[in-house]
Amino acid sequence: MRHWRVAGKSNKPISSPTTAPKANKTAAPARRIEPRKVVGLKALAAHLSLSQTTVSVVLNESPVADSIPQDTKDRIFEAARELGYRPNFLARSLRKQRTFTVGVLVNQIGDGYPSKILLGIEECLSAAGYFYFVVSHRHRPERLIRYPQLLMERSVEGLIFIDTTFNDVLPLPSVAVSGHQNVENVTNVVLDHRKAVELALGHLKSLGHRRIAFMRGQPFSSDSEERWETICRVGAEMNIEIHPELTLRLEDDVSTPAVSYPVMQRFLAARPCFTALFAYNDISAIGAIRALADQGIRVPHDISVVGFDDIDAAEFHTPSLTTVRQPLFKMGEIAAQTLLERLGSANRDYVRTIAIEPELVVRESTAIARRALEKL
Amino acid sequence: MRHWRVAGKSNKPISSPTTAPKANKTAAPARRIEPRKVVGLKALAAHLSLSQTTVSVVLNESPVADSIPQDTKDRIFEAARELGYRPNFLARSLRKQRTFTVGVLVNQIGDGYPSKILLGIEECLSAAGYFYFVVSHRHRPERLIRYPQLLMERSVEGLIFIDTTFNDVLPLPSVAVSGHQNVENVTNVVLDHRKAVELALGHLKSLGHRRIAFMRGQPFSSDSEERWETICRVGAEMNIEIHPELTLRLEDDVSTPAVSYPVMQRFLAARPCFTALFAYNDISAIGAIRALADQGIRVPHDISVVGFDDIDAAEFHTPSLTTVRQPLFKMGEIAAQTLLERLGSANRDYVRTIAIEPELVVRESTAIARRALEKL
DNA sequence: CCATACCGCTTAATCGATTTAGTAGAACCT
DNA sequence: AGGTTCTACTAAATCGATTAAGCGGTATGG
Repeated sequence: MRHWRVAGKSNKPISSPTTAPKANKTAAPARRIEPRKVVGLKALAAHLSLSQTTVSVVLNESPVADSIPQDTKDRIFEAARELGYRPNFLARSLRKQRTFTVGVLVNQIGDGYPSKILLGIEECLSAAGYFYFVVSHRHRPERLIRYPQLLMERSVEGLIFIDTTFNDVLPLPSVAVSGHQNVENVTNVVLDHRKAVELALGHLKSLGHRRIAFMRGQPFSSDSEERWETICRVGAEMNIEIHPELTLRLEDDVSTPAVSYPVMQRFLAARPCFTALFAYNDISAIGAIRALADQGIRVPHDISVVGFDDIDAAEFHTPSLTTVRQPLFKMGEIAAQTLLERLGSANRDYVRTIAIEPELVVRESTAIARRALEKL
Repeated sequence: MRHWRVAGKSNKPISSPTTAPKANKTAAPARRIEPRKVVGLKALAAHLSLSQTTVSVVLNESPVADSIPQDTKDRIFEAARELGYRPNFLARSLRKQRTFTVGVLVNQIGDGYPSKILLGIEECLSAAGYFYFVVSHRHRPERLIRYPQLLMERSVEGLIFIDTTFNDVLPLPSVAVSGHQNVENVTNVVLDHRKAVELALGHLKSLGHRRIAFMRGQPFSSDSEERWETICRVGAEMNIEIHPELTLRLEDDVSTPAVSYPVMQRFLAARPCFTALFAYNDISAIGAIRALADQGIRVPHDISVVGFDDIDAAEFHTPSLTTVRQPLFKMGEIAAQTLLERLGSANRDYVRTIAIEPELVVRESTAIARRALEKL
């Protein structure tokens, strides 16, 4: 399955011609690797015949350095640049008790939803000079209690939870995206579920759909319960009946469309009578559409499907997905931004909840209701 | 569902009676948040009336602790557990010059390809107790030189580059996934491009396709050039002509199907004569299929499309994608594994190249060639 | 009987920075 | 002249761990 093309053992350049020089000639010439010994504050100070203190305060532009004449400062900056001085972040963090690092807990990187949020987080944090650790618990309980500990051992300054329910009180400022957790010290960035459901159901209703199938999320998915409750409530208000036999339920911890495909297959096997499906998210909508297609049922001709999230793929899927958009990127940004603000201020107050407005994006996967499928 | 353990709003505790004691009685007694002061080695040692050294060596099970009697050890472990001692990772790292952290450079998290690789990396690293920083340069040159520096300042022990070309020699063990870089100190995990192209072209040829359109990757994508060269070479060998007017070229730095949609639209506007398309990757295949569909051209009925990568979405797209699979997860694992091995050994040798075997996955998007489209 | 080894620890140096406190000398003020 | 302030720095403590070296006392070996 794999070959080891070259045993490029560095100490014995087997064949002379294939070695570095060629690359070197084209690129910058003097980039050596071996002798690049790291110079620390001590070495720098010694080089300048100054104390570490002086060098440190000057380089940090501390107010203490006000009394130091400009030419000394210049000398210091000059020498620092010349010797390539890079302060050791560990040492600095240890002393200052600031790491400029946050921890991000996510179920799993990779399936549109979390990665889009991560993108927003990344954008915001990196602009602020923060780095972050990502860890994927996969809803394994032992990881869920272990990872926050590990992150705290690593001295992260705060935590961001993505689609992750967590019940212990943490001594660190935290922000949770999705899945409202009513826990001390955490700010929740949550979608306005009511609005979201109203948009979806309103859309379907206006197209004449009455027999609508609903897909519930996995029990561990932090939005599942609230979404479902809201569907029941709003459904009642809008006079849309929620039939138990038209309810699907995701179970597997899978982040591809395979999550819904078998569920939909089983569902269809019972020959249900419905004209539309409100999927749990876009991924599961895609899986469901695939299952429908494999039974010869066309979307939206026979069945309309509404997704949720508006991941990148939604727009380009065939049929493109009508979906309730969550501004995922922005949610990530807001989460990170909020956390940074909390970190910045000594103040222990914090906002408990930040509500995000969803938006309906109408595309191809929904159409006017025809006759409900009864017998396939 | 929730208690306000402590009126965290520090300035105005609204109601006095709802404070800690109540919660304390029900739950584990010591789960307080405010006074949970971190106990360090010093405090622990003081508590035990022992020196920090003793405590440290015992807790680390250092051989030096051999001479310490078991009951002292027990006392120490017991006290450590009881006081919730957590060693400070910064201090330890500073002293031991080991951070158990690596840096991952990626163009952008989120579009199937990198996130699948990240998944493999994550799996391997977390099993080994390593954490990682992810940074997205978006092919912005200033970030490309700045981020490795920043990561090194943060004392990462090694670097992993994903789809990122980098030409400077780094003083750190590095692994590059995709995009062979002939640079000192980096191990390259690369697909066997020749095999990949043979698979794709062989498949198309066997279906009777002769006029095949090719899509080239963006100039900054590290596989672009090698893939293209290989296509030209293998095409010649297999007697498949590569027509300049049947060549598309991605340009934008976009990680959604929007990357190829407009390109395909423009391409079609010229009414080219072809029966198949070999896309640069699955994402761009999806965008292209969408563009075709919007012109009323059906895949695979009118045109066959071969993707590349086999991202999760490929299997569930309509039509599902015939594609050249890269074992992305495994590539991530291999990259991380290789890096860890290099970190573990004092040895400065390293493998220069690890080749990965692609695989052809035949699905719905390819079919026997019909007549070439000439006029739409 | 002296040398060595082990036992069960402790002292102090170290990692590489930041930061508090201080100091010698010059300048300024009254 | 004496006191204060300013200038241009430095010494040493500190962050929280690891680790080399050492130490008094008993046991063992030659």
